[in-house]
Amino acid sequence: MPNDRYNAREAEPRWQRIWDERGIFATQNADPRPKYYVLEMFPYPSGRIHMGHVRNYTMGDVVARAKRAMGFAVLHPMGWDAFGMPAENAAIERKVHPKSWTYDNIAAMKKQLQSMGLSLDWARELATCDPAYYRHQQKMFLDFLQAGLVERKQSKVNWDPVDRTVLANEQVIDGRGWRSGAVVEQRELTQWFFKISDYAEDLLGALDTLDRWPEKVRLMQRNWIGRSEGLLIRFMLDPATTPNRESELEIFTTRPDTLFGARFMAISPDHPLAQAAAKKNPALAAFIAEAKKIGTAQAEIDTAEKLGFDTGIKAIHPFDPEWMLPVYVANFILMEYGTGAIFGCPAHDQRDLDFVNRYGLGNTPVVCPPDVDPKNFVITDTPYLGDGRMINSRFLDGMSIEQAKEKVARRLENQTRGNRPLAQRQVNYRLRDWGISRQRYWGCPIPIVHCEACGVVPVPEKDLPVTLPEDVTFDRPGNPLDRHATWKNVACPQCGKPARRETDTMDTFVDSSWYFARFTDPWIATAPTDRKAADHWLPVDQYIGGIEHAILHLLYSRFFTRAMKATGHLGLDEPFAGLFTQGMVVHETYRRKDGAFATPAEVTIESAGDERRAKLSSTGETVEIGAIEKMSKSKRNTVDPDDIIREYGADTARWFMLSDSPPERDVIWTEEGVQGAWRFVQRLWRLIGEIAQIDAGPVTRPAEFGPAALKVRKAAHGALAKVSEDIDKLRFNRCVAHIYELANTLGDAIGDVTSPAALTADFAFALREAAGILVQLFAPMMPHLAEECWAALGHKSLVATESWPQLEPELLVEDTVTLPVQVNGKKRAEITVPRDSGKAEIEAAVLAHDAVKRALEGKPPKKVIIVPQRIVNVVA
RNA sequence: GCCCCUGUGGCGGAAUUGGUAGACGCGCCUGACUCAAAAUCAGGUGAUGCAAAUCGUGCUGGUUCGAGUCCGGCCAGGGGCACCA
Repeated sequence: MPNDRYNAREAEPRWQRIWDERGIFATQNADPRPKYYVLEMFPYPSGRIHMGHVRNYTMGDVVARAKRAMGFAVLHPMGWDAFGMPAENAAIERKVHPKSWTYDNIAAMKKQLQSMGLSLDWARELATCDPAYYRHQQKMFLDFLQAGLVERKQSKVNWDPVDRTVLANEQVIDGRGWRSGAVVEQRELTQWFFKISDYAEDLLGALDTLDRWPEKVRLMQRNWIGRSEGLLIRFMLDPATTPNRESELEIFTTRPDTLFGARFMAISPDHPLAQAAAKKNPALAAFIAEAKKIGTAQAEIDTAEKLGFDTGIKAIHPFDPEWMLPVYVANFILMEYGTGAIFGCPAHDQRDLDFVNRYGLGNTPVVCPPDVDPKNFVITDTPYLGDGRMINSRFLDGMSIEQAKEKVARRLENQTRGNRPLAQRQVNYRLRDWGISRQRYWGCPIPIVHCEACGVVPVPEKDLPVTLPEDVTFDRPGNPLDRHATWKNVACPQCGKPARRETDTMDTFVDSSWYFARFTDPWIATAPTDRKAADHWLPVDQYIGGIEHAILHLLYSRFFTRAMKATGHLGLDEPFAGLFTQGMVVHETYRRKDGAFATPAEVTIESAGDERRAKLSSTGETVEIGAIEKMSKSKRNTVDPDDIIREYGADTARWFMLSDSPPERDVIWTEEGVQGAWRFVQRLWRLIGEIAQIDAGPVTRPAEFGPAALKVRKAAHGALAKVSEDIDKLRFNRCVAHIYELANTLGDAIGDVTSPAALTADFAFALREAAGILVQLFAPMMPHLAEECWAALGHKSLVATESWPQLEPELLVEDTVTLPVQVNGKKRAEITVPRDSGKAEIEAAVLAHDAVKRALEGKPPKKVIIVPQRIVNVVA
């Protein structure tokens, strides 16, 4: 062999060029084969890819390449989630235009992705900041508006004071903006909302159908939607105590069974009744003002005490006209949930208990735990939340909680006041509508004009897209669109009088809520989707991305797909049939004596025995090996994919990403691991080279295979069966292990060939066949090396376009089986018997075995359990 | 606080889903090749023990002929939600 080292740096670009020239990864919409749509979450063009991208896109590429070989028409596209704040921040800091910054980054990252050898159909590439993309988004906004799925309303919103924009609830994490980290404030603003809550029930229910989603993600969405069943109850008010003769107060409860444990009513500071009462009570007004100050930042909420203010208003218990309950304004009642009012049952709710203990209102337990004497049952600091029997509850006494709930509901439903029942059943959701207005420049303009005379006017379809003006400046804080006179001031599309454009842009999560649909036909200019193409390709068969999108992106996309269906742009509800959430790439951290972090590239690792030590390569200074953490700039524990690809090649990086750790778990990036992967690349190259050199005359399939040949063939087909299954289930770490095993077996087999005489024709055939299978098995993971090996084996075709090897299942069946033999559950021996031996034969063989006899000490066995082809257990 | 997940060698992890615990890789040890190192090749590597053997999947009870796997109770780590009535 001319060169005994595989030169990835030379080979990888060469094969990438060949794939590209032959256009083998371009997908035709008219392809008659069964379709398979594999998609990885598209990246934000930050400028450089990171190891997380490498892992994500490698997994997707393995699936794409394997499915292609298995006979599917595979759609595997890539695009750019290109709107967003970093572009504006760059504009402010570096005086570059967001557009040129974004497109420069796209060019750089595209080059990096291409160096990974991904089998992508680049002809379908799209960027969400392209008017050719977002014009359709504007069209859908107008369609949704018409369909009643968009609403403009004044609302309390999360305001990020650093990014100077509104954030959705989903984007507020621990009271801070998900990007800026700034403590979020509450403001009242008029905003555009997508009515995702209209679909709450459907989004929740359909989770049960997503059987190829991780249970964890489904659970997180379930919790996020937060369904609770309860009762809306109208409490009559004592008119003498109310400010404006209000007659009733409606509350929502999930525990109507505890109605006889009620001690107080509480309403939100924003509740109309509180507002009305405050007008006549300055002390109450002051309390409300104070309460509104708190209750925005999470940290404050956690520490804020449960405060209330007695309004003096009295509510009448629905089952007892003599029973008066004081109505408090309380700082922990949210106007946004339920009716903004509750009744407090302190014995069975922690918050209510804290409240009564503070104000001395006492409590009455109404649910008694089993095995507790109701006479001795008292509540002090801890409420009782468990199951039990009703007590102190008049006609409910003795019932279970469920019976009591039903009884209360029935009774109140059948009582009316003013022609309306006193109660009705209601389901409430935690899920709020999706506020999409952002006071930023670099986003999709909302196609609306505000006119003094006509009000809110949609931009006519013929005037779409509303494009972003490019002549903007970022020298002042705030939204440049807001001060762009020629863009902002337009004639009203309806009356022609001077009007102004909506200057808010859409949340970038809107952009990513339908890109998967656009990929099915990114060329159509007249509509967001070509229904034929979309109906053909969707749903995405396998979607792969990070768990951090478990709620945000995945819930929005599920909503958007339904909204697109309602407006005729799609024909299905669920966009992603299969979802896989991959783990993070993590790395050790290195801390210098002065406390500063050192990067992995600056550090040399030395190991002596079990000890590992790190020092700076430059000065030899010892650095402390710290915790293994997610790769991040602040911890400086990042490894640049470019460096790895330059030094070892893309295949090595890809192989390492798939090895060892299960794909859903975090993978620890180590230098040793990468070198191990690199050594395996070289080993495969040598192994295939050696087999390629074997010259045993014309390669024809022999009629019979000898034992040596059979062993090789069994190993190859065994690996084929296992790898096929594990790719299907995305268990790439197991694929890697099976490929190692096959390579080990082939290496041993070649080692056995000590003389030309040992190289029989059947063995040579088997070796070549196995080598071909081996190459095809690792081709999805290390595609460049595979092409090089495939060519070395004498093939003229590309392995990337080859069909998956045909499995010969009869090779997986062994003639004999080795059964472990246990005596009383402890392994004592092994016996090898013909595969189809009867139980009697096996029992006889087992009892004749010396080790078994010894263990039985001459006594007859009580019982012999034989599990065919598994195990034998002798019970003494 | 509520909900969920995970605990297996020095390390990452396998284990046909109740049937030989530790596949495969990393690391380490021994040897060959080499003046030497790297690479490569051969062998070893859960613990204790010279050995036979015994113990061993966070701890602890249980079910079972048989438990890493199932059930109960603890402990530890991680994640999600969090004034949601």
